[in-house]
Amino acid sequence: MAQIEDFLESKGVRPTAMRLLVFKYLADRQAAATLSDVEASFSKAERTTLYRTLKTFEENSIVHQIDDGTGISKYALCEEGCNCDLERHLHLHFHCNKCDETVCLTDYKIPPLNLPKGFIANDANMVLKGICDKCSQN
Amino acid sequence: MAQIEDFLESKGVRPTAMRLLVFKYLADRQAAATLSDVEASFSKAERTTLYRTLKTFEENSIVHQIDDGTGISKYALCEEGCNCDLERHLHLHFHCNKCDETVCLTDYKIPPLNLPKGFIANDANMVLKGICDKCSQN
DNA sequence: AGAATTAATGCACTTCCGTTGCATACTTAA
DNA sequence: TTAAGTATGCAACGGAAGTGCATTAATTCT
Ligand SMILES: [Mn+2]
Ligand SMILES: [Mn+2]
Ligand SMILES: [Zn+2]
Ligand SMILES: [Zn+2]
Repeated sequence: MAQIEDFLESKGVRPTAMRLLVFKYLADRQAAATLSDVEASFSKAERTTLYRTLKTFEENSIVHQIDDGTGISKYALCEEGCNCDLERHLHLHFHCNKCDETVCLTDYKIPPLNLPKGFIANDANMVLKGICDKCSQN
Repeated sequence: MAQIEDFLESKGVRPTAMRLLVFKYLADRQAAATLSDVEASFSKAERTTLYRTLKTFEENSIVHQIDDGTGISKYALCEEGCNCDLERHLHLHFHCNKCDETVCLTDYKIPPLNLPKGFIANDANMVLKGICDKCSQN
């Protein structure tokens, strides 16, 4: 927990009790979390506080927001040393239609593409949908 | 207009006046349209009717819904002979951060990818973000 | 044609998620 | 210890998607 504290501080985020808990919660998860997920795990805490915690994390490159096409924002910890702004760090996300979980495939980068003349991309989102590893082995 | 009528019928959709107009509206556009866009163009028509028109079109493979990450669903006509269910028909979408328009890059398909063991994809969404051709030439 | 059936439209209302305003509590720095 | 800055709690708002139901229009059947 002291490590988390140091980590948050290194990112310029004050390590409040709530923030430490939310960070730990995200670290202990394999799948990306929605605000509702977080909310459900901390019934004592306020929605808004958790919302702002996630936003703060996002602004300071502690988590990245994931749009998996469900219409609900999800959040997952960034990779170590990740700068979410740089295209080269962009990885795939996989949304399972069975368990409804979304995971980062951090080792699978979005492939570079040639675009039509005049189109200049500086960001990308790629989500694959289907059956995840957990669900496919049953 | 008679052609549109025949086309809708060939897709199993009854060609009502409203549907003909909405189809024409989409056909005359280059960029994908939100429900609000359609609404704004037909101030006399009801939101719900337009909403259901788009849904009907989508269910009958006349349009496809696009999730470009803005959080607002957009719709564009399907390519001729398109079966939206088949992965091979999936194409890229490009969202311009300047003019805020999203266009189909129908000739640019989502590249096939090797996924980690156990992951089985049957659908995909890929959106590139940046400056579109129109906006980059000014 | 006229009645019965089915489909489309209009209107009101709801739900869900994200977001903001503002008062209070807490923390840090002078 | 006082002042300034930051985080939290509570309430309310907003946009977009979606639903229920009555009304109107189009089809089908007799
Ligand atoms: Mn990720
Ligand atoms: Mn498209
Ligand atoms: Zn799964
Ligand atoms: Zn543009």
